[in-house]
Amino acid sequence: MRIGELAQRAGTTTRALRFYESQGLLGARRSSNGYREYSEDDLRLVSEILSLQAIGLSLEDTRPFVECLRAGHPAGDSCAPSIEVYQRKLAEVDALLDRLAVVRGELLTKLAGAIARHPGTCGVE
Amino acid sequence: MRIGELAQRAGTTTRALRFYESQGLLGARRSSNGYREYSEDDLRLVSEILSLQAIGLSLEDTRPFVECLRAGHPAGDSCAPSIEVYQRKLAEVDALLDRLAVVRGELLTKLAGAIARHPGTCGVE
DNA sequence: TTAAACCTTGACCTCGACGTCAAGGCAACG
DNA sequence: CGTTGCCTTGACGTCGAGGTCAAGGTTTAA
Repeated sequence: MRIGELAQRAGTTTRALRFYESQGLLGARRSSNGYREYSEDDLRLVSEILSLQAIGLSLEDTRPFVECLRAGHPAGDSCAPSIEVYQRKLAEVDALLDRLAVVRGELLTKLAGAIARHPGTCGVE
Repeated sequence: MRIGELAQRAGTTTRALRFYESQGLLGARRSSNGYREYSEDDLRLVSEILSLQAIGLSLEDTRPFVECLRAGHPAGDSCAPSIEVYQRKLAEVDALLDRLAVVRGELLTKLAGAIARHPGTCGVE
């Protein structure tokens, strides 16, 4: 399939696919007229990238998964480097959750204090 | 005081202070040689900006607080627009917390599955 | 006198993941 | 033959909050 169809089926844009290629994440055969030609495997690879991005991984973080798939493994996370990315990302998410809980508490405190000093602006409205 | 001292006392940089000025958040008298001259009130204002940024508000979100202080109110959050920013930000934090909890769950699931299929990479190491 | 340590404006750089536009080639349909 | 709809590469724009020069003026201490 060509780049437009791959983009549509994967749920992304042609620009993103060309960008992935420029980053070495996606390779493409070229047909005689110079058009990029993709396989079903490429669709799976792009889907993997997108679903990893959806859970907060940066493009760079998806690289181990892509290389794992390219190496012939059945899943992108069948390799140790991918698992390490999971672990690092999980730690990052935990840290962020902690920080956000603190921030939320401070926001609540400030909001309560401000409302107390400025009656008349209550609730959402 | 001049910009260097204000930056040091507030715990930021001169570049940041000039940037705030370019955004209309901070005004400065000029002494005869063209140097910016700041008051203790300015220090309080900058401190307010920094502490609001520390709890996740964008610079633009600090504007109502700055304007509230400039209008002569005792605190930056003594005005309704500031309170609305608190409320909006709180909602954003809540949404993010929810999303992160989901993401965390997906990461855990994927990690567990990957480790099950690829024994030998357990724990942090 | 001259160097150090301030200050000024202006302008380009950073990061991530593309968006958007330009200029042009190729294929198929009417 | 023309137009529509693909495709190509290349290059600049976006966003937030400043960082990092460059080139020069001012003040103070040695």
